[in-house]
Parts: sequence; C-alpha cells; structure tokens
Amino acid sequence: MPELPEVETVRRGLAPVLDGAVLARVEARRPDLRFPLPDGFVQRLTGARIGQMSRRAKYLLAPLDRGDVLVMHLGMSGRFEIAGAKAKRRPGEFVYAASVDEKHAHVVFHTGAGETVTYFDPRRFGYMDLIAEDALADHPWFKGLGPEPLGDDFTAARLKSEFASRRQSVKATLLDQRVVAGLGNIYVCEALYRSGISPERAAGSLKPKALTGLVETIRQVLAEAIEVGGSTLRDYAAADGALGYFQHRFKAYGREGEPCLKPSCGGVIERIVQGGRSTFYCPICQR
DNA sequence: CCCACGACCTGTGGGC
DNA sequence: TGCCCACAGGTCGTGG
Repeated sequence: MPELPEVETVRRGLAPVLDGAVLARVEARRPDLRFPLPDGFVQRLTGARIGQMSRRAKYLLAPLDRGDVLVMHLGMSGRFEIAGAKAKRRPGEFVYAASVDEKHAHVVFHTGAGETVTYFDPRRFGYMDLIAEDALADHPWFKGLGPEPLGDDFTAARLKSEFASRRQSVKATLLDQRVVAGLGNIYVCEALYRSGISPERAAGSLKPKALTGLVETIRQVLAEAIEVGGSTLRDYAAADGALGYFQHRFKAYGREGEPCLKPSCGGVIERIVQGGRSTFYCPICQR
C-alpha cells in the first residue's frame, strides 16, 4: 500500500514522538503480522531507547540503543496512530469504524513521555522484525534493494544497465525493488504518464533520452507527493492523522475512461492488467 | 536466470 | 436491504 512518499510521510510523523524516546511498555496483541513477530519481541523492545527514525525503500527503521534495529513494513494497509500530548487528533477518529479499527490495533508502543503509538493493519500484509544493526545491510530484505530514487545513486546510467537485459515491461521493471527501491503501483503509473512512456514497452527498449526523462520524472513525482503528505486512498494517513493530498493530482491512476489531461492529446485513460495489477495510461500520448 | 501467477488477509464498493 | 464479486497502495514462493 504505502509507497515511498507515504512511508516517508509516516516517518516524519513518527519522528517527533519516537526519536530519542524510551519504550516504557510494548504490547504485541497478536503473535504475528504477515510473519511471526521475532522471539522476545516485547522484552527486546521494552526499556530500549530509539535513536533517529529513518527509512529505506518502503521500510521504516527505528535503531535501538541495544544494537538492534526495529524494522517495520506497512504492507498494503498498515498505518500508525499517535495518541497523547503530541497527537493532533483523537484516537479512533478515522476511516474505519472504531470497532473495526480497534480489532486491527496489533502493536502498541508506549513511550516514557506518555505518548502512545499504535500500529493498525487490517489486511496484515505488514511486518516487523528486530535485526542486528551490523547485519542489516546483508539481510535478505535489504541486500538486493536498488537505489533510493531520491538519492544520488539513481541515475539514467544506472537505470540503463538495469533495464538493458530486460524484455519485461517497463511497468513491471520499475515495480521491482531491486531496480529502484520504493516505487509502487501508483507512482509508477504516474511517472510513466508524465514521461510519455507506454507501460507496455520492454524496459530494454528505452532510448537514453527516455531514460533520462524517466529518472527526472520519477524524482519529481515522488518529491511532489512527499511535499503534500502522500496519497490517501482508503486507509492511509500520516501518523498525526493528516490526510495526504497527492491523490488529487493523479493524472492517470484511477482515471479509467476519463480524458487525458495533456493539452490537445484527446486520448482517454485506459486500464489494463500487468502482472496481476492495474495499470492506468493514455494509449495516445504514452508510446 | 527470467517471468507470470497465485497466495497471503480483510474490507469496501458496485451491481443486481 | 442483502448477497456476491471484483478489487485494493506489497511481497514472497512456486513452477514453467
């Protein structure tokens, strides 16, 4: 669900409450999310102090003063909610009915400062683990990850070499976290639309000029989305309860049957399925 | 190795 | 109103 801009927005919402916080009490209300929580999850967290919250791809990272990193992935429907002095909104005041919501409050962090950070995840595709900090880079979740799209390593040259051998569609290739880390279905659709590249093109067939444009467009779309707090479709919100606004700027995603917004294009946005996922694009101006 | 597809889990919204 | 189906922001394992 949450892609890079949403996860980054969540990180920014959690940081004021969790950076430097001591976890006075931790509740694991069920033994597993997508995967079982690690052995001793609660004990290993209780009393630990968190350093600076960070993010890699779609993973949230909370480094602990005990040498472990609490790694959290939101899956499709994971979100955090803050309650306490720093909360801007009353608990439970959100998209799901309170009764439904409460049922999916799976993990609760109580800080020494009296704040409560609750992880909700109805579909339970999210996951958490505790990984030794010095083993993080070699961990299977991180080892093969591609460059951060907003970082210096994400370049047209890099994309060119990743794309070179692939006959797979450019849509599917950009969703591959080994190629570039953090894009998901929405932002790939939006970036390809803005780039004027058909999602069905074989990745390896893109010309240097298209690759350069694509890199720039991906950066722009993500930066814009972060700026407005990500996209709120159903169950996503920042940890402080703020809703994202980027969904109002979608030009392709979710716009099946609506007119292409490029001046004088005249096309109509189509929905196709690639790799089992919806792709939205304009067949006229995306070639 | 590459790639397509089903599985995981629950909720929502549309059509009848 | 109620029921059934399609679909949802992600990733992993399997099998061709």
